[in-house]
Amino acid sequence: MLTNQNDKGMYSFNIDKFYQNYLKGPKLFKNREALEPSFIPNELPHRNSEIEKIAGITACALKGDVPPNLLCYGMTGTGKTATVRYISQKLAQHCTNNPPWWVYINCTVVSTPYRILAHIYNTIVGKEKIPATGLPKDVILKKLLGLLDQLIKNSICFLVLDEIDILIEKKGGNEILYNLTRLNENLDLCRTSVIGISNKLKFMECLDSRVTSNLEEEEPIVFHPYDANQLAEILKQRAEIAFIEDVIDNGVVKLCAGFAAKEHGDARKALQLLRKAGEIAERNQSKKITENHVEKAQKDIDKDHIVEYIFSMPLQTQLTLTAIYLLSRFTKGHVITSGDIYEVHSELSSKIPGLKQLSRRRISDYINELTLSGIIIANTRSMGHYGRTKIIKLDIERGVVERVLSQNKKIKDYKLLDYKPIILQTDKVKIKNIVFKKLI
DNA sequence: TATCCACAGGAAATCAGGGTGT
DNA sequence: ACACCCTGATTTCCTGTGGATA
Repeated sequence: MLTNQNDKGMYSFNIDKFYQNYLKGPKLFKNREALEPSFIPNELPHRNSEIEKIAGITACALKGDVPPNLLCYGMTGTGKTATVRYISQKLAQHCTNNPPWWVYINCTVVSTPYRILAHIYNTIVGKEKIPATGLPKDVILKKLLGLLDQLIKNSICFLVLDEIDILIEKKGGNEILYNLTRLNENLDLCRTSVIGISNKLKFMECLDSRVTSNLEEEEPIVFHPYDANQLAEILKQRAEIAFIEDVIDNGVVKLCAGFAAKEHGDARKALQLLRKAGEIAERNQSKKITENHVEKAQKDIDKDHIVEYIFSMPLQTQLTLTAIYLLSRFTKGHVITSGDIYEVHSELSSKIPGLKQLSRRRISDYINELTLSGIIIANTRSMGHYGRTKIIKLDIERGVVERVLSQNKKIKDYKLLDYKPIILQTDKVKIKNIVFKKLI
């Protein structure tokens, strides 16, 4: 065992022994990176028709002509980004002089018009030349145009906008897409081409018509989800690179593929599952990866996601969740409304010195965020004369919430998880709940 | 059937914190 | 020092709403 009993009769983890055993244990991985989403293999199975289409559209870059702007659609893990990166590698191999430039922009990370322009500029010069804020947008655009003409003379610059759908939800999204798709009109020596990658099929509907026509110069390329057999083949190919020979039990790959196929054929998920299973096996000193490890990995991944997500939430969001936690803990069997959450949140934030009390409107946004991330369930319900509100429930184990929240220093220091809100000590919530019980 | 509650959630405004060039 | 820029978080203001109740 890796635990020692100390004088208080409690078990403590022996880290030295753990590391020693770990080092002595069997080695399973040969090249862990092969299971990372960023890894581009030499062959991309089951994406032939997509590769063919994109290769056809971008081929003119080899002769110095400008490829039309292009859109790729498909659910997460259908190989959109991998295919585009694959094409970029191949294109570079076949380009003898003036190979094209590629600038990748992940719109979830770089999500404002200013930052996109700055990111493109900084990527091309290879330095942080443009600060994160400060300059007017049109100045950056002019600088960028100058740079492109100066540095990428007589060549093509591909601008790959990954998760492009994020942009249109933000203000200025249409404007920046319009600018990017029409850069060529203001360039003399360099030519640019935009490749948009989107998870949402419907995102074009929300775009300005001027942008739509610029982006749909070519028929969009749709990436269909992989089926279980295709996923299994992909996994097999990667497993050969990633693991030492014969460490995977029969059935492991199939099981991973099966799990991922249920989730709209997400290859990223399948790879993540296989990697996690390998890690679990290695940690358990197992010589082989078994189906049991995959089952365990599947459970772990779901939990990890949530735990990590809650852990990384800003304090105010965590406080909103704390309010929901306290309400569900102290009002067993009763309904929780957004009004209750607001009140408890206000009480909690007054406990932490220097923290501002937020408005109802803001709490309403936080509740929506928590709902979207699957931590809580919220149902809008009309109570007639008792108004209309959202009825909220935790959608994950209360114990998990408690464990993660207790890791926050402020929540821990001010003992918020054990705090019984004043509103619960009055009859306010109780009375409301009696009324609600009648109605539901 | 009109009323009215307790919100939902959109749009615009504001603020603080990062920066710029002159 | 000053006017100005960009961003992200939040507030303010506002209109809309389902359905039990008077």
